[in-house]
Amino acid sequence: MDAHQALLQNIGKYVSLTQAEQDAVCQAFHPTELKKKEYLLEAGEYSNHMRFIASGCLKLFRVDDAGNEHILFFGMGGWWVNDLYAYLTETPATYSLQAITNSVVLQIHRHDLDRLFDEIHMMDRFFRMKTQKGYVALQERTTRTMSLSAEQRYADFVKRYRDMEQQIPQYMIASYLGVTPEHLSAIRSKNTR
Amino acid sequence: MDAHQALLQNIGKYVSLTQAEQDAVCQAFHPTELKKKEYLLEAGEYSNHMRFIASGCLKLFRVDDAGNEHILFFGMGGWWVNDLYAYLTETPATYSLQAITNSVVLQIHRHDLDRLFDEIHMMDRFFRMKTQKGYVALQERTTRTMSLSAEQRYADFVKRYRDMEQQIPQYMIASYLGVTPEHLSAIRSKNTR
DNA sequence: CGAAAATTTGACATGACTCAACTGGAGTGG
DNA sequence: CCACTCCAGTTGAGTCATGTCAAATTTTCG
Repeated sequence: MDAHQALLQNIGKYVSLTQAEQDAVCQAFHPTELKKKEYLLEAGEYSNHMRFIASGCLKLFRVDDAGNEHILFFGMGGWWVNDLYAYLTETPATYSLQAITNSVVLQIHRHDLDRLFDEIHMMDRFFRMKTQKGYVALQERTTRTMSLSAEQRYADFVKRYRDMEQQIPQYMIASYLGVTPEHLSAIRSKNTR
Repeated sequence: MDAHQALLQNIGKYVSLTQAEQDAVCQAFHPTELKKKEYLLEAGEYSNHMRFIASGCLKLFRVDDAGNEHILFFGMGGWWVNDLYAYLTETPATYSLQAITNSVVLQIHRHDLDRLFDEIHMMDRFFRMKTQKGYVALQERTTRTMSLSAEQRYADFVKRYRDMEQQIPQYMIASYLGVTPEHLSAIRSKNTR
């Protein structure tokens, strides 16, 4: 499907826009194609765009002081991704955003998005609802991280990301789950046996 | 300070409302006083209100299948708290909300809030921005949980909640940090020595 | 095909948990 | 106002989950 169509459909699930509004939205979002391993945002850069994944798969991650990578989540088609803190505060990003598979992303500059917010009440509402949904998802993830064992978290991950599990290398899943690749390997072999 | 004043001030940090809008907002929010240990919401109930803490301190937590309590965060004056998933989906709450100290909370019913959203564009914007900020805070917490040791997380907690640390019993801090009370006790005694 | 990257395996180390006993302070009722 | 109870916090011994490191194996991809 066309990237802009995917965007309108995503928005349409929450609010209704007039044709003129839809046109204004489409004009403000610009598509970017990413090849596997390409960066959309690197820690240290400024994040001046909101980003909608039309297709493909990206990861949002941070590298800690010890050099370990921690993946916050995998974004798929239909997800919005960003280092939101860096975007909101206009400070250098502390997270990076990188393509895991070839992807198409729609980006809107802060300037254009703020204009849309002023012109279209429903855009404020859409982003409110989207952010609320994202908040809920993150809260669930946090709770699971705190209350489940590594083995349970992996089982849960497989369920949750059933369709993408194949495309994501195992060491990234380990990073997402907060365990070492070795330990995840051990968990898997134990469960297969 | 008056609870409604605290609310208007909180909103005013993000958006401007006319006097009429401010009046409409104040009328829609109803204050509740809570004594220490009183529940504002219990798992299983429906959450039909958005809640603003005017003063005091509450905890948002979930009890897992094994009966262990996991505290997601401590809410203080100026925070908004809820089981957002339960609110948004109108399903029974899986989290509970309980006062740690005597508190005053302003509540608005879903019905009234939705009306405000329709009448006042800036209310959509305010909640968008508030939710974004909450999302960012939660993301930070998640990253810290994944990348820091229990000892580091405790040090970080003390810094972050400096003013409230005294009022929160240690076993709740342990629950927030995701460690057992015994282990937190060991960490503290090690650091004091 | 060959090199680099990802995964597996195993030995060992350690952080955090469990359980049980003990201490000390904050109510509470006689 | 004392004795008692209850709850939070501490301590320590033993255990378990997960991490570290190193090497072997498999897969990917130029």
